[in-house]
Amino acid sequence: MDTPIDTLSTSAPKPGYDPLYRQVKRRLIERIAAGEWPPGGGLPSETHLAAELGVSQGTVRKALDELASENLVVRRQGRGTFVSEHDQQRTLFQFFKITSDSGKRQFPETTFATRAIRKANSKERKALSLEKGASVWQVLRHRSLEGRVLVVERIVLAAEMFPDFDRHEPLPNNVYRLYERGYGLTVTRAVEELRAVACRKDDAAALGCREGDPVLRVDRIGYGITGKTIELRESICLTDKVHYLSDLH
Amino acid sequence: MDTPIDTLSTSAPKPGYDPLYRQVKRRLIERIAAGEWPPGGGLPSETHLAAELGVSQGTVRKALDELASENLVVRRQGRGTFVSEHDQQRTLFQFFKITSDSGKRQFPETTFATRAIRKANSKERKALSLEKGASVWQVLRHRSLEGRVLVVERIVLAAEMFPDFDRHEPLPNNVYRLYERGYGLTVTRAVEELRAVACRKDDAAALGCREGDPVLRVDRIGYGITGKTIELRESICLTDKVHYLSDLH
DNA sequence: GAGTGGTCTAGACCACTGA
DNA sequence: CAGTGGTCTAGACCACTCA
Repeated sequence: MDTPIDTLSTSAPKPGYDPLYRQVKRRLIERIAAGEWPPGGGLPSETHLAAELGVSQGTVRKALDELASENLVVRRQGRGTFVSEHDQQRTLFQFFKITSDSGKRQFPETTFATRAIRKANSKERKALSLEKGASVWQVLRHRSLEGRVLVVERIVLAAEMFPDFDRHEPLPNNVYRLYERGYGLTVTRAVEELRAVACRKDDAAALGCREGDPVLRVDRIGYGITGKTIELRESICLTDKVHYLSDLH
Repeated sequence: MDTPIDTLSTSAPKPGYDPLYRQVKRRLIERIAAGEWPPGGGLPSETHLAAELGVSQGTVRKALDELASENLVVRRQGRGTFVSEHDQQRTLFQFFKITSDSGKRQFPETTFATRAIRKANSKERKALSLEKGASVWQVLRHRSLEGRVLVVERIVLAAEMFPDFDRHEPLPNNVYRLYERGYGLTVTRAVEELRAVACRKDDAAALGCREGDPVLRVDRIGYGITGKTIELRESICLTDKVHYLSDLH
């Protein structure tokens, strides 16, 4: 024991066969992804879905419970079941891990933003499944709290998925809501890689620190409901007054 | 909309009253915490628990399902329900977020370790709920992969919770299993704060880098099943070949 | 008060494990 | 084969929301 081993990730949905409630769940995901019920919109009640799909209410319930546990829907007693949307709460708690050292959690404001279109490099093409020669939008943002630039953020989006992306002016603070409302694309899951790196000269100017100072670099890949990659994001963050909060449970 | 707001954490177990299955769940947690079923040990079957507690099997099931979703128990079809233990899998995937840039996930080996007892400082006393003058164990470890020191780790434990902690020699690689087997203390949840900082001189020597180089500092607080703080841990990690992986879902 | 999700129950059957 | 958890059903009642 205690000998190092390599192991592969284990988050398998388990069974070798296919229970009814999972089929129901998949069909519901398809219909949500197809836009049958838009973000924030209400699904039919458990009773109605059960009748429509020809299964018992308990089976629909189990499917909906799983969707709720994956944050794809929100259930509200007495009101109904709704497709999750990127409101402030969700964006702040699910997708923004930077926290003030005092423990206060705030949504930063955008104090600078530019957008440009350019050819994707090979790394981006691979991550976004793009053909050679495809274009991407590149967004550069400064996000600030209490008048101080906290994060320099570079976002990369496939141009073909986001036509006329520069039409939206100004860029809203909550871009995930823009993806959702403007393009029907919901980021439901993200994976982040964190590294401590030396600050680059241009970022240092933005952050008000010196070149070479240690900064936290966060590389995020955002995935949609179908598992498709929607967004690449690199955040450079000065962690002298804030930190990245990670809950292991 | 889109105006910054402060908000407090929202992970409340919800209802204003107290459903039966939550009472069952709490009683089961108490019994697990009391050691009635040791880590790795099997709980009675759903049927038996239902009879013993005077509730239906479905209610016991719901309680056990919640415990399983919180990783307090593991359910195995055809075998039974077991109290979670810190086997390699769990320690690696739930509590070790450092990943090789190639994506491979390995358990590092301990290449250096010291233990000492000393007075707790005020910060430690506060975090561990200790009286003035209380003692703590301080563990210093180097953890390596492929012959290279990856992490310098400083662990702080309340001496009163870990009597004769220096008795265990050598210090096992998986210390959470030691807490569990030797002291009946299971770390079930941890919260980590991440910052990019300049490497200190002594850590630089251990990591084979230069003083001032950017390193990732991870401050962890480990909690037991009852919510009590068990461990404080500071990890200093050079992230040129590895990164910290965070899954947002 | 009608409609929603949340709880609790009871029972049947299925899939998996290990002796 | 007996015993375990996993699925599926049906029905009763509770708590909550909103018109």
